[in-house]
Amino acid sequence: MGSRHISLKDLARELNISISTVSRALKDHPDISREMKEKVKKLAIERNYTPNPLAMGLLKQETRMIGIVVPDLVTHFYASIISGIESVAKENGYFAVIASSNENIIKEKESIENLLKARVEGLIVCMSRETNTTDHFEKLVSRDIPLVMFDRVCLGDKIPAVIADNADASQKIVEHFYAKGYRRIAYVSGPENLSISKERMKGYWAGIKACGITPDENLVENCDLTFESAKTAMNRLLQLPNPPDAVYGINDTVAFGLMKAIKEAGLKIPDDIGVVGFTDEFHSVVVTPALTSVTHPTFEMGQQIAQLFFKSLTPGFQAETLIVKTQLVERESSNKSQS
Amino acid sequence: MGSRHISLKDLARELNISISTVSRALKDHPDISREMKEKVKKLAIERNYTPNPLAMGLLKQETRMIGIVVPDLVTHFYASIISGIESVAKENGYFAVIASSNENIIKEKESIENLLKARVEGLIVCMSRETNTTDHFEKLVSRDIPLVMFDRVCLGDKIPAVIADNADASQKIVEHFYAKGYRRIAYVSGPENLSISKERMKGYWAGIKACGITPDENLVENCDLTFESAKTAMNRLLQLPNPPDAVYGINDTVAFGLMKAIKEAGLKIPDDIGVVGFTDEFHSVVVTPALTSVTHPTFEMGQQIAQLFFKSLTPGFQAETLIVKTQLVERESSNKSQS
DNA sequence: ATGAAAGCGCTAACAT
DNA sequence: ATGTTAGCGCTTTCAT
Repeated sequence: MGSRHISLKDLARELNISISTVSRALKDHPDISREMKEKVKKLAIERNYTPNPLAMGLLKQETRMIGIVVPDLVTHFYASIISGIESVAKENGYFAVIASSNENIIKEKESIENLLKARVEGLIVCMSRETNTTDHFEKLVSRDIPLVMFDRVCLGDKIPAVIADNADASQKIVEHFYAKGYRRIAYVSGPENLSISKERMKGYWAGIKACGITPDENLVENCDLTFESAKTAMNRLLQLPNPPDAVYGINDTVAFGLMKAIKEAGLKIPDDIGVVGFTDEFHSVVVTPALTSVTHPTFEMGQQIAQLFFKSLTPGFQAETLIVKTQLVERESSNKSQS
Repeated sequence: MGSRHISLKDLARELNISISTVSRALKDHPDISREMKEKVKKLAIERNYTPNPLAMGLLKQETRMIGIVVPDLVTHFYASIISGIESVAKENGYFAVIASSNENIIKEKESIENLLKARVEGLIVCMSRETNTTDHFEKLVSRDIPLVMFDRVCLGDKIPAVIADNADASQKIVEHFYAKGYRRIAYVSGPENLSISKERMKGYWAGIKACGITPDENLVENCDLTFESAKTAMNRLLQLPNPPDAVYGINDTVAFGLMKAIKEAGLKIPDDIGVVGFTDEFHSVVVTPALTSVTHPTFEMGQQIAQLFFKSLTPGFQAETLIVKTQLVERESSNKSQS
């Protein structure tokens, strides 16, 4: 099977010199003569020598691997953030090892354990939607394992994090609806244990207040972030004696579910009901009508996450939470014909 | 930084026994007494001992890592296949290390080199759209490095592969269009170096022939698989003196580009022009009209890819190409009102 | 300027 | 039934 890799020993034997000389020559140690260095380097290239990271890792007690745990791999949001993390990791000579929790708390814990067993040097995690306890994160902190969280976060005073300006963005959505002439603005939120749910909810109410709208608890619904549960939530809203004329979904998948339910009820978007999402998945432009949504700069967010991770490795680092600016991209789904 | 991991040495010292006794006790070696085993195991659990994979890897010359190189991470197709690969890899005690080529041949080669440097035990690769040479794959074969390719493949006689029934599916699309009453059926293909382009093209012509349609070279266009280039290709088709009344895009991203161009030209889907895609991305259902497309069982495909990989590790294995059955999912975009 | 030896954590052949 | 030793590939201290 796998071709034998060339080792320092192989090179040393071939040149009839000691292993340490080869090692030093390859890293330009001042003690080694110019000719010797050239001879060794030439052969190393010829034989396609690459240092064995396992040996180095064992010796230096480092693996140069970062473990990433995300709720899923197939959502553009996570995939793009991972790309960003990876790009910075690579620059720093690190590998990203990725595991998916499949939105499941058990698998989240397992993934973390497995990555630790594999000796990653630290973790970057976005909580699953089921995660309603934080002891497994506390344990990481107390074991001094480098950890950065993003998007769905917890324990902000102890764990460095990168999140969106959720409350702000949320408030702006309500204000956008209001400016477009919508008045009964509903919100379909996610599981209450998630920080994004709490923060976006806060922003929603702030927006309602800022617009001088009479708050109506009935206009707030919950779902478990799936397409189907969003449809169900929307159907409940449509049953209301006084149904909404606008609805904001906590993310795009949810917004698509809302749209589906609205269309199935025979209502028109944006004239009967306006819709806005959050995250700006690729399909936002492809759906009809095109979905107004909040854009995360996902790739850059990934880069910031990785940078924060490396920063957290430096001695004396204090946990901090980075807030990333988002932008509301107005499209057709919230563009009511003014009457 | 990273908390010190517990080693066999630590356990041995604490119990005042030798390292080998600890090692043997932990793996239920028959020579070790029952009491000793229990004592050791108890402490191991207490101290949260996990074997150091670097030490094992160094010793056994294995890393239990598989390197995966895909054109991108953000397309659902790849993300889902990766999930499938990962699930089987995990069952076999392997980790998947993922790298993206970003559809770039240079990065593809770099990624392969980096993964090899990291001592992955083998590779699973889907070529970038730019990849028009195969020497870097030949080199892997000649170096005896386990390699499985999928979707966009090459050197089928030497490299095991998993692909869709591209030609068949393609022919069925044409026949589906024909059955629906479309007669001038166009095809927007991808880069000619890709196996999927060649195979789907073959199926297209077979379908044209099977339907008894007079072949028209003008109805075949090329693009580089991006949304934008697909739009451009569609616009060229629309300029034709005798434009198509149906168009099949080599994948869904392309199909979305086609749809965009058609809409911008003020034409109606499916009545003026029918559209069919390939791959069945999530957004197919969310776009309007819903896109008829060919479904790959992506997760299962990933599982098969991983299984083939492990099979390829067994001595005497001969390269084989697995062909995965796909299914045409009929939606609105190709459902012409019969007149 | 170069070599020898120890040690990172582990297993297995070889003692006892 | 348990201990000792060598070695996987590498760096580094200590010789020479």
